[in-house]
Amino acid sequence: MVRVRFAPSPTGPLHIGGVRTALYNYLFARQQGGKMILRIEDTDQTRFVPGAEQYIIEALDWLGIQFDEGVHIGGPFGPYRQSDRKALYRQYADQLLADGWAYYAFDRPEALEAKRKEYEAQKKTFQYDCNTRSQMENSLSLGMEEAQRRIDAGEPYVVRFRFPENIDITVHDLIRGDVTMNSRLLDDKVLFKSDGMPTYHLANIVDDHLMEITHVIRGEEWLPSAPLHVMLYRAFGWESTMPQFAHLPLLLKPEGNGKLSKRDGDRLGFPVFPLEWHDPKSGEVSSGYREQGYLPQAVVNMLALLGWHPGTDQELMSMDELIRLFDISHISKNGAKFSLDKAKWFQHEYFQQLSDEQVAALLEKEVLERGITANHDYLQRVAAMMKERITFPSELWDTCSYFFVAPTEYNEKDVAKRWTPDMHIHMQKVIDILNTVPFEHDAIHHALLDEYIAANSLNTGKVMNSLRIAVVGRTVGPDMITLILTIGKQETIRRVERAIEKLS
RNA sequence: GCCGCAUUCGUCUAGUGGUCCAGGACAUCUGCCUCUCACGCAGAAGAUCAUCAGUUCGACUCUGAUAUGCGGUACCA
Repeated sequence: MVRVRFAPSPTGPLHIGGVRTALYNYLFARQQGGKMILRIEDTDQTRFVPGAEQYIIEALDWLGIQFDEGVHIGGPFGPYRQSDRKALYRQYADQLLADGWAYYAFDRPEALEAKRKEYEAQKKTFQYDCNTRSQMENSLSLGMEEAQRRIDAGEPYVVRFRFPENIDITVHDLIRGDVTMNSRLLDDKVLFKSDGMPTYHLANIVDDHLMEITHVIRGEEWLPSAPLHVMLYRAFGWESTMPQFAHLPLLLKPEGNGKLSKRDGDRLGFPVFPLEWHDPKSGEVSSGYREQGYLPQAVVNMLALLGWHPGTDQELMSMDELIRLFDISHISKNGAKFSLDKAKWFQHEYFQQLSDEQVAALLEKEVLERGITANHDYLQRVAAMMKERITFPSELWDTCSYFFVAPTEYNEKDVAKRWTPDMHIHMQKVIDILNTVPFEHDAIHHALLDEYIAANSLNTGKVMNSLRIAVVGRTVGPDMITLILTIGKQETIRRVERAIEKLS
């Protein structure tokens, strides 16, 4: 039985790269008929941000990434929040201590900092490892007796992993193959902090084991510490049930190089967070995909394809299709640059899949916000006609406003180009035609285009666009006759009269 | 600095030794449609497969160096 987890730490809003990690875990779990677990890794109380956990849950829910077990829904392997599991980790640290896989260290943070400075001055980097631990204050250099004495005296300490001296550790990665590192170059990571909390490394391995996780799908930033994790499974004697690893490539910023950051989003005009986020400390607001009007299906589809492909030319895929087609071996190895253009294309595609009723409902919201009422049939007619030229709900009012309010001003450039001095004569003729011929497409078209414009050798573009300026305010929009038919005879005449008055 | 990962059109990518003088998508450009703007449709342009060396009858595909980018190097995750 496949069991995967998404294990964010609640230090702020979930980054779009984190969302992709969650998505890949979800797709894999669903496809394999396995379970998807949400575990909150809040072992660092200093970085805890109120509201972040709720944000993560809400964001993934909005995108349709569902969990089978987790901090918000419970499950047989709970609790799912590491701070609620605090009491559990100590015994595992003790086991490692007892088996000689770990040791106590008493070095104060200031002392370590000083040591790092000292090395830095010599252009070297200090590493707490097999070469330096004998010079530090720990139970290996001091002896167990002295260490115990200090502990009994209440001196703060941490527990560090004791890396063996010169062994090659190979991590098998589902995406990259075998990655080998030598233990001599790895440092003795802190497993248990002086505040009584485990670090990520310990808590992660213990929880993944206890929760019977079979596959760890996480960001590439974890690859360097994967050998430590493999060693921990070995030290605990859990190697036979160790999960398989897949380290995902990073999401990069659209221009230049480097990891996608919040700053890039603000600068280039796209969100890096799924939902809008209000920072509780600074009060700063960061935009979200949802608030900008992106459809969750579009975000999911776009994210899925950023670093993965189905092996065919198909690009538009629903969540169900993604689940069916997902394959870890088709995840690419290199980082992917986020593209706003591609995101917009997906959004446009999914917006077109919305029904006329759905678009009408969105349009009604915009209309009501401006204190205008419109009946449902009319809204739906406009929605059906205008949908194809819209990508975001926020464009709705801008592109459809003239269906609800007469233009208050006329685009200067368009007027200069189309509204010739004699135009009031032709516009008056339009009014006459509307007043005399049946109010239907073919009749108006025939009377205006054939019997008047063509018969009098008038410039079709000038007359029709002037009419458009009168009705819309500028030379954009759908078929002119259809537009008149939609807006209505009286309203059209009123607008043309006003334009004659104002422009002639 | 050290360790690790990566490197195919502007971007996302296909490609698992001959079928590739490299395919698709987005973006760009052109044409069609047309009263306009979009949409749509059709087409074009765009990659010495980072560089160098090797293995091989043959390399984008395998190996090694170099370069570049990224990640890690915390009592953060």
